[in-house]
Amino acid sequence: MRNLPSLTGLRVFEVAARHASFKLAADELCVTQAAVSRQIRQLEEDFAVDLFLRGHRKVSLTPAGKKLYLSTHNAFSDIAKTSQEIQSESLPNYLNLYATSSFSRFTGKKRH
Amino acid sequence: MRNLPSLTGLRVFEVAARHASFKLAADELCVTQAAVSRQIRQLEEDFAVDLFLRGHRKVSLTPAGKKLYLSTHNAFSDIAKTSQEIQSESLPNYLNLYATSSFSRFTGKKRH
DNA sequence: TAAAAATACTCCATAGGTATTTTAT
DNA sequence: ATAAAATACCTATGGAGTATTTTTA
Repeated sequence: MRNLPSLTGLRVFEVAARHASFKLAADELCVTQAAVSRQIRQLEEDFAVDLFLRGHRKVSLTPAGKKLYLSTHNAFSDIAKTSQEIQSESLPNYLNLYATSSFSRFTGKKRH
Repeated sequence: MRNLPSLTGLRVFEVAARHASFKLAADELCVTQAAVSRQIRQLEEDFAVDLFLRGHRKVSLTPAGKKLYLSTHNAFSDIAKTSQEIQSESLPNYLNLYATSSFSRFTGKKRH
């Protein structure tokens, strides 16, 4: 659990792997292609393992890269989903309280 | 998938939630208690949701916090496991190649 | 030869440290 | 009264931009 690699790097990796392109990943992440290239190279150095095979006009995943992609894709998807839920629950909870309270009708008071 | 919250924050959160203590989390992460406190407050502001209930000498998770803990704990555990595997595979692979290559014995050449 | 990726800088935002105050029992 | 969390202020590291070079089909 400790000694996790750079989470920023993993995030960039996941996007690059999904697009099979550093350029497209850069577009999605709203950063430059250079930033993506550096993040991934750094990751490869930290792991001491190649994650991509560099080809003409596209990159492809090595076996290690494929493995890491499955893992990071699921992990980040799950975190994104949970984050969404947490954020969207906070408003409904408030509205529930408001809707079920007879006090508000009774007094005519409105919250904000 | 986009609009992920701060991954650094989530990492700090997972450790703090596991220990139910910002101080112990700081120790595990080799940072100060102040750093942990700020990361978590930032997350709570980003989500606009409380994640911890602050008590005397310990903190505890809110329902949203519990939900986020399950998600982040699993996500980071999986990433850590996969990272370990990728790294540990690279050495055996290399040694296999080296060991099974008669060429190396033949010529006496050693890779770096 | 043309596109995508790698590299060499420079800069800045954000993560972290120190010192101190606040909180809760 | 005391231990943990919050806050204020400052520093520094690493992530990002621009410009350029290298790679490969």
